[in-house]
Amino acid sequence: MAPDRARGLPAPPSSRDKILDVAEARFARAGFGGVGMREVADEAGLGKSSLFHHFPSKDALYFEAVKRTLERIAAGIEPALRGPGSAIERLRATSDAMVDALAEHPTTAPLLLRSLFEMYPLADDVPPEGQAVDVVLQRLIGQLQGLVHDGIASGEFRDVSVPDTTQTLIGAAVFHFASGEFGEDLFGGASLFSAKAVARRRDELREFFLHALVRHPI
Amino acid sequence: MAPDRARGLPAPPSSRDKILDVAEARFARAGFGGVGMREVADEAGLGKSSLFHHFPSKDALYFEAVKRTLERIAAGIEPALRGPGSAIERLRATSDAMVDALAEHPTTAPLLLRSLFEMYPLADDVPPEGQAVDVVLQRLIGQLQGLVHDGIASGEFRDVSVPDTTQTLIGAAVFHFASGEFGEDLFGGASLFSAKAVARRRDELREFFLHALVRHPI
DNA sequence: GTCTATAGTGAGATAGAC
DNA sequence: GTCTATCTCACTATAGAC
Repeated sequence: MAPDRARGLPAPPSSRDKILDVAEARFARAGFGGVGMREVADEAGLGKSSLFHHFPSKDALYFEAVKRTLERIAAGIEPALRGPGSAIERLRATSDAMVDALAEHPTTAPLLLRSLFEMYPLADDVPPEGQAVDVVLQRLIGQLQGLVHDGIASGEFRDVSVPDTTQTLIGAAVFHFASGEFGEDLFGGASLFSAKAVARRRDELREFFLHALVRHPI
Repeated sequence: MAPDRARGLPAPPSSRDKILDVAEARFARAGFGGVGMREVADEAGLGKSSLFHHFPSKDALYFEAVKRTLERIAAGIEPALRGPGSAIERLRATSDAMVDALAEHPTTAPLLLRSLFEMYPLADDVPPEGQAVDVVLQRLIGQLQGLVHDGIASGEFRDVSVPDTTQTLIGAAVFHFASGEFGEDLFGGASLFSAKAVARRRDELREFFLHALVRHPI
């Protein structure tokens, strides 16, 4: 579309992208009900009405932000999930990819966690944008379950419950990077997103999962 | 106070307790911003103004509900955390106690998860009720870190990062019971809180943790 | 595509009778 | 301790000029 993109020039951020950036950060921190359209507009440097020009409703904005985050995560970890190699090798790569995807932006994990455990900003009807979120989520979870299943079938993993183990892997991976101030306190106030902290988390989580699942750990 | 309590008669639930029950359920599902004082009052069978007679503000109600939940959890798992025996035995007991405490009410885990990762319903000032929540939380987390530390010091556990492992244990334990519809979908629509599902979760999580941490798994 | 102005609704919170 | 009535304010969303 924009010819400048092909020449490697820095793409000027559209208002739409700016709005989504702000919305992603605010919704991640305060949840759907805790964010007003006015504050999003202010931080994006627009009038409140301009916001409704780009997104027809607050619901649409929320789900669009969640969808963008989920697709970034999926792009990061699906290659590892579907990769070649044994289940052990795929588990290794997937754990590392999960950590890297969740550590990319501080807003990613909180927003993912919210989309996993509150799925209903409005109690009644789910708009079409919400269904698109579900599609990406179901695909990811299915592949994660498949990995656990394959490891059991090949005898590489212990004979665990596939859905229980899936829940455990998700909770262990996502919570850490969603834990905000609480997590930082645990690490003496240090950021969870520094290169050093991320590298340590990557190693710790991978070894934790491997020891927990692999039948004959070395 | 009430002399009837000493005779074992069923204690009539006070309006205050009724309000807290309703608030706990609603805040767990929808978060601070997603709940209105009117709906709480309606479901508790009171007028909105009566609610403000019992709790001076929405913030106070929220933190009081969170505090009550946290204290119930602490009462359930602190005996296991502080119990006698080796680190392995304490980890076993603690994992089981965590599952039982989180499975007691469907609202417990979501509300705990929220208190862990959003700690700030209002961005600016933290009311005194919020600090009481922090005290309980810090005590619990400290004991959990202590357990991991003891296991490493005694050589029972691998040489893991204590804060990272603490985060992993919390995430793995709490997320499952907070995952609501998402989790039920994973288990083919079955409730996460049936006796059978809880028993399986207890076994799976305990074995997962033991294999992940114990130096020479059997 | 952005703005000003405003409609219309519901929120949290208070006053004061009973 | 509960109620009715009300205040004030912020919210989502829309209309229409530029």
